[in-house]
Amino acid sequence: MKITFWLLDLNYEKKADQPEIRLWGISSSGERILIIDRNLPSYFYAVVNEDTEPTKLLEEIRNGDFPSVKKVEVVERKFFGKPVKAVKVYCGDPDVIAEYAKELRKFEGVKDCFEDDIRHAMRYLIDNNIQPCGWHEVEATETTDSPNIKVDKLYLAKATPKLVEKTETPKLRVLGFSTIYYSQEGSPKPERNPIVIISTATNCGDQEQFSADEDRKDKHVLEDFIDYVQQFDPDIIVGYSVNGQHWQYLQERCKESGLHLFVDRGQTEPRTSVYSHTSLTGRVNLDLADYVEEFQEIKVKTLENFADFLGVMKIENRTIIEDIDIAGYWNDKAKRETLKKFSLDNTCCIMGITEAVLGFAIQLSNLVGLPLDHVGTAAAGFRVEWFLIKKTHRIGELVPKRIDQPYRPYAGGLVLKPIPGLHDNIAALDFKSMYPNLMITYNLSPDTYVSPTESMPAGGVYETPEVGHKFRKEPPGFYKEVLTYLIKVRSEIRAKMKKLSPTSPEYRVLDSRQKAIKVITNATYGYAGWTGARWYVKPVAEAAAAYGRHTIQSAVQMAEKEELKVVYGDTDSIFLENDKQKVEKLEKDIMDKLKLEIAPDKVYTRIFFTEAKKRYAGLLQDGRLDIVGLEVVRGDWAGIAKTVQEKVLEIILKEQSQKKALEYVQQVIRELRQEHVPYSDLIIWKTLTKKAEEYEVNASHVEAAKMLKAKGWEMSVGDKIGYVIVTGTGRLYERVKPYVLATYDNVDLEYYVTKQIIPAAARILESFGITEEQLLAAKPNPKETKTLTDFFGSR
DNA sequence: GCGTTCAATGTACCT
DNA sequence: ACAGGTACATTGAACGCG
Repeated sequence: MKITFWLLDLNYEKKADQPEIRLWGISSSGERILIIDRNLPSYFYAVVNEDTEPTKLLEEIRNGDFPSVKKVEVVERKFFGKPVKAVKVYCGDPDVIAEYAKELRKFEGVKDCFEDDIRHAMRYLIDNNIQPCGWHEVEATETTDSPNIKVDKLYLAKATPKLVEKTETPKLRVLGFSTIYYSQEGSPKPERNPIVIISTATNCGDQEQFSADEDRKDKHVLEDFIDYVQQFDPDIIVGYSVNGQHWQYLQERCKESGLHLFVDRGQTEPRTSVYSHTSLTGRVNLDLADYVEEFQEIKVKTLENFADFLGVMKIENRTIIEDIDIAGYWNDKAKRETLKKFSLDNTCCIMGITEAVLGFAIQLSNLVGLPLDHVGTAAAGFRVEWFLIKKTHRIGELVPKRIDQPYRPYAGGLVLKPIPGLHDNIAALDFKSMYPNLMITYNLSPDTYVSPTESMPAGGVYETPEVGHKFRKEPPGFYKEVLTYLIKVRSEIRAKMKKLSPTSPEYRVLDSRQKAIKVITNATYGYAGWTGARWYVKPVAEAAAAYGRHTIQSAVQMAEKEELKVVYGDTDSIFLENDKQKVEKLEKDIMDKLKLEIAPDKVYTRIFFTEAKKRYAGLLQDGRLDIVGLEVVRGDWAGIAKTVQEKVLEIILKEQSQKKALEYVQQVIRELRQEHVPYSDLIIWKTLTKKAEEYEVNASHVEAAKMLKAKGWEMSVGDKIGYVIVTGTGRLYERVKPYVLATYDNVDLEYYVTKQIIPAAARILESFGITEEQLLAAKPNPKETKTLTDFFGSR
């Protein structure tokens, strides 16, 4: 019979020496199904030396000690665009591929072996053009032989599934969960600390909480949770930091209690798989922590901040319980309910965020070709790479091995010096997807690069300015094809967005989706220059950057010829006088001459630059401030300094009153000294980028991390450390305390005056002749001065 | 011995 | 574990100075 299904997950398995691919899906009638396909591609390539007769090699392989080889054939392939002859070696058993390839590399006449490093499930997807999160049709027979398989129907494929055009997503069952562990002091450790609460919620509206009330052991909590998961039978299980953290914790606790953490559809426990994600057979394990990275605006990437940013659950409307306080809340019967509420709220955050990002994750998975549970954990470079592998397979380009390449830097984008001070009516023009379009226009690609030792191709070459790299004009490289496709998809999404209100949730999702596509599109340039890339070709990236510099320089010259004053520019943008007619003419001229689209990205009623590049603030036409690079948008400045700088910018840009700005700063300083500034506005956050012992110089956040560690809190690379500066003597790093261990009385308020508020304010006001001394000096009688409320009104 | 200078270190940002 | 370009704070050794 013919089955139409949407591919949720897949895995490779070998049952009784029979290798098979298991396709977990949802049928068009809504059944959860498993399709077993025993017909899977299984081969690798041995590329033959130029002076070797490939047929000779065929014989040697046939006569060699390779019992699993089913077939060998000579094929024509390409490697970095150059034709090569290879022997394609088919193996009955996929698991021998790596070993056989290793053997064959030692054979005389074999230059190298390829594609022995492609995982079997990915091989299956690529060769059969099967897409995760996509619909397919398959001829299959139903079987009943399903030990331990939890599906509505089980099928054996009679043929290879075929992709069908159908864009909608089936109704998926989603279960979110979050946990609370009990630890008297320090980070909870599974070998000693129990789980006290597991909160779940589903997209069918059910909420459940399993807790260790009345001295119930966490064994029962886990049992109830496992039963509940199996009963609800979700397609997707979602959590926050579940990969490498919570799943492992639950699993350890299960082991401790003699339980099996069977929450999948195949009676197996969670396993750690590629890109260190946790895999659940037949279900998608989704970790929202992988998606928070897409949101640059979120500085401290907690679940609470993620939900707050998306508007799922505002922080001001809830009680946040810090890790350090959890045990206290649990111990106190009166506060325990608050802890439970906190836990349930976290799960609600998870469900809300899922609603906002799942559609995006599904699209990304489908676009890149990585299964939904891998695509989030895969770094940008790997997402690009899988997308490329799908495309190159179709054009006979062999997938290069990943090899260690020496790092050699090259020149990047050009940044213009800003004209400091205030400017009125400035347009910021952007080249649209500049690097990708340059790569398309000049056919920059790993398979079109012509090295200096090579002869001139028949169709001629593009020669790069400054660096002089050469690229064949014909035929088109695979970057050109890939980038053209990505740009097309993005423009379709943007067209859809135009029909929506910018405040609608759908708009926000589409916006982050198109941003992500943009990131991936732009990442193709970065990918080309990444030493870890399979198709690492430095000249491709270097050429794109050189064309980019050439482009922006030309644009500036053309603008100046139009007598448009350019006040700033960075890589692919120029900021200039917004003379409508002249700007429109310039856009057209640039299009004609440079063959690249440039368009106004933003128009500033007024914009402010310091002497520094990459830092400015502008007043947009709708009255909003657009602040770039300055302390306001940095995560490593105290909230109070950021607030002050933002208000100063607002006063300067909107009212142009230096006096009012000065008075405002002085007023905040007074309020701070009277301890009227909330403690949370004094916390400074910095990332621990390596292990504490590995730092060469003493640093504040490292000291804070060490103090937490001494109290039993595990500190790992990538953690954001929140600290305050406390009173005392000596170096700054000697006056640091983690914010959870300090109190307001310890805080050195003068540090916040002289090293936070004043520098942040002076950054702006020094342009107007106001010095740090002036900001600090002048202590008028409080009775004569305005209060903060006078400046901005009361809420 | 103590303040000043300056390269190095470290982090976060921009496109 | 996508690139290079940039700003800025702090550290700590070198330097200057009786």
